[in-house]
Amino acid sequence: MNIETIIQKATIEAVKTLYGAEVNENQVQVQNTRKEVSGDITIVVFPFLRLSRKSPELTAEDLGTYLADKVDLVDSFSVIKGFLNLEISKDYWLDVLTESYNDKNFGYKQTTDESKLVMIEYSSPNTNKPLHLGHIRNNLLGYSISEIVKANGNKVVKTNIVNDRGIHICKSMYAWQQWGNGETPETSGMKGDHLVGKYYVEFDKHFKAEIVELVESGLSKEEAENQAPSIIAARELLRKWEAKDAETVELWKTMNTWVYAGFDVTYKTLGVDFDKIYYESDTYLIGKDEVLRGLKEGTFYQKEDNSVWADLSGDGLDQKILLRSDGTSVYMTQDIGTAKMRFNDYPIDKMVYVVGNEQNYHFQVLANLLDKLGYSWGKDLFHFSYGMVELPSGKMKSREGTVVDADDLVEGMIKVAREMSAELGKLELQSEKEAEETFRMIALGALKYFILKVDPRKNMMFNPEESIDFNGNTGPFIQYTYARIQSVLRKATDRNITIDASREVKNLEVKEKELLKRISLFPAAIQEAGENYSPAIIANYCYELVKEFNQFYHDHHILGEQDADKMNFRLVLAESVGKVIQRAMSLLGIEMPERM
RNA sequence: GGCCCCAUAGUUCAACGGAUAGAAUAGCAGUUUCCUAAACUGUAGAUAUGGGUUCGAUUCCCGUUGGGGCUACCA
Repeated sequence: MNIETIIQKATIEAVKTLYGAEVNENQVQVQNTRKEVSGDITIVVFPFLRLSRKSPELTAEDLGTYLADKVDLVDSFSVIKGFLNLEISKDYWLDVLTESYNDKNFGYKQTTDESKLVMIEYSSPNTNKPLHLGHIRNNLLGYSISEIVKANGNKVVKTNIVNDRGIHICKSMYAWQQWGNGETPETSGMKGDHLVGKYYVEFDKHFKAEIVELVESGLSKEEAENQAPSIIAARELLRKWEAKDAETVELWKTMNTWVYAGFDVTYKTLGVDFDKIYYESDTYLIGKDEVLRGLKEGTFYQKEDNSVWADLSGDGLDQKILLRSDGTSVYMTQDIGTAKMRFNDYPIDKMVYVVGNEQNYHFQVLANLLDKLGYSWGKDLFHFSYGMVELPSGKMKSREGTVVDADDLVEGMIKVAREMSAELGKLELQSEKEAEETFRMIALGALKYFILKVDPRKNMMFNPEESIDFNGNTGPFIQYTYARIQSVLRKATDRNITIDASREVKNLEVKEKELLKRISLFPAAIQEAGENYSPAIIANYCYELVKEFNQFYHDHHILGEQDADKMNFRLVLAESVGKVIQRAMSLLGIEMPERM
């Protein structure tokens, strides 16, 4: 049991004994004592004034006396206004050190037979264009959340629903047919997803030109958008695809294969993976069946043009189309089918969708529709809604080419890492091959940390011009600290110093205790991150620990220490910090270089 | 028009309703005989606006202003 919980329970007891009143856990605010103030754990006593009918100071005095007396771990206390600051005994902090040093799973909860099965959907790309910065945030969040949910003792199935069919693919297909001259990834030397994306842009170019022409000839913009020859051709391809026209399906397969090969490279670079991949081409028919069932049962209704709709106005939502007038299915139809298929495949306790907040409405509607179709789990779907990545120039639009390409971005950052290392004269530390691997780790560490350290729910600003910092509150800063710890440990080994974690410790210095306090918070950070679905909490935790360590490291020359016991203790401490950093960062999918 | 989200130093981000609103960057001023200076230390700088709720509000509620999203027979 961690110290906060112990203090909280003891305080509830204290209030009961002293004032004869019951208080619940929410009323007992236990927090870490501010650094400027002496003490380790602070209790806010304002909520108890009503019960004690005394001043804040006297109330705190009462509680402090009681706790110091009854709780072994509380050595002493001090009172500042309505804040009761408790001094926790040395033994507690040393126990934390022993645990973090010896327990490989320090901070993680193990899965058991009772563990919940959480399915987490993320990435979910369209197969008509390469991944961009927005997808990067999605992928990094999805992967990290999966790791965090796992660390909280759940079973996790990472899943990806590939939007491999639909009008968008048909646009690329049509453009390739028209203007591609048989170009392939092999003949062009382009990565498959980039090649297909090129034709998506090509389509839009022609489409826009046609609209301009039609509008000039007197049509309204809306009419023009519906009558442009290229969109009619794309729709025809979609219809043929759904009718299983051999030639169309063949082209579709070919182009998707190119795209998958490209995606695989990008996923590998980003270090994300999946346990189960679904394809909409497999699930949309199930969704269609479900919609038709709903129509038959009177849940949905059909318009004169044969399109099928749901009327959700009774639930504060709108009319929603589920099947087009030509009978083809839309995004929502597919999501219904995918959900059904998943719940058939797995005993899912909780379904999490990692999808941008622009789709908040979509998921409200989806949950509502599944509920109407009679699925009890419909209401329990959790949309992990993250904010958009904004550029200084505004929103990214792939059709207009104003996107930051994922592959280009990573490549550019590796280049920056390489140049920066050369500039700092770090290249001699390792062989060329190892160095290249380190640059990769640093570049990805910078990118991942930059994106994951911000509250996922909020929109964030990303300026590719300024690239990403390698100094300050960044991934490389944390990696660098880790590398220095490893360096100290290597040097200790070189000098034949053995590290003994069981040796007795006489006294704790302030900075040492500060570090132990930080380490002790790791399990709580993981839990909080899990409850809030927020990698940012882990990033923040890790940064505080690292900063604390850097100050310590600067002030205390571990290997220059004369007292052998003290040196040993500090080595144990350093190694422990390194382990915690490594575990924390692995929850963000960030690798730690041994040297940099 | 309707619905939803956001607003904190020059900039990018923090702050379960709790102590003097924290960091990082950019600026200025310093620290390398010493385990990696991608480090450390000092300095200056912010809650858009008007009300309300209470012991206490950046946080909760209402209004105003400014920004973003959704409101597709796109996905």
